[in-house]
Amino acid sequence: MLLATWNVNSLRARLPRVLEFLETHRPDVLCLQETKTAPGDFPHDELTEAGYVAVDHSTGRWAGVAILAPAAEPPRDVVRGLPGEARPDEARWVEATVARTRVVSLYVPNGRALDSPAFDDKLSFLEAVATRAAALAGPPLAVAGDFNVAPSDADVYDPALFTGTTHTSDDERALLDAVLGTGLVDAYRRLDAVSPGFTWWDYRAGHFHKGLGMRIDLTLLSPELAARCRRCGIDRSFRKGPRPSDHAPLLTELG
DNA sequence: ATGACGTCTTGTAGACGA
Repeated sequence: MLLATWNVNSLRARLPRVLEFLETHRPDVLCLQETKTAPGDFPHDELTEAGYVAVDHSTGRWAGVAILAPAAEPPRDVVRGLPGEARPDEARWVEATVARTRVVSLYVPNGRALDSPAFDDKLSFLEAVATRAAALAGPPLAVAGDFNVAPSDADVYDPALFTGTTHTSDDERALLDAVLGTGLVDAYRRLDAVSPGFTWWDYRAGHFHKGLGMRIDLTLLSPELAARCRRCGIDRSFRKGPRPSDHAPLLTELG
């Protein structure tokens, strides 16, 4: 099984690249974040033409998540929204079952600044993720998406620059550790303890081409899936070319 | 460098992203 996750920063703007991605990799699952689609405005027809079925959680201008799978093995038993999340209107969590694996596509709030009310929402969202992950433990589970947390200093191009900002704080990392404490495994780090594995680069000042990024998009696997994980990597070609997202897709292969 | 870039909007400037 090939499972991919990608923050596309507007599905409308990125649809040509998403179709290109589906054609190139033919994933068995594609988790999308920041679709920014309004309810009823999700491009189901275009994805159907590409051979995929999507289940989406969409509220309009911001956020928005979805899970795509081939029509032959479509997503089933959809759950929209994360129990206990502070802002249920923001469409940051969707679950579905694909081929006996429970799949989550999530988009953790950015948090803006450590002293912002949005940061409290971010922490409570991560807390709710840990609670839900514990409830889902048992069957094969893959929790994939934009966590908006760099798990360690090795996941940031210059940790000193991020002192006092979001994405690297002790509070965020402690809650991400709580999610991992439910038994989930960070697929990328399990296979590669050294490489940065950046998935996001600022659009500005040529950061991508200078290698100045962060690893904030993760695929977390339940233990039996982690044991089957053969490869996990970033396709940087989708951060290049016409109208790229500021995130690159993360691909995880399960044997 | 307090910006840079990209996307969105009962839009054309401001909010948001990370």
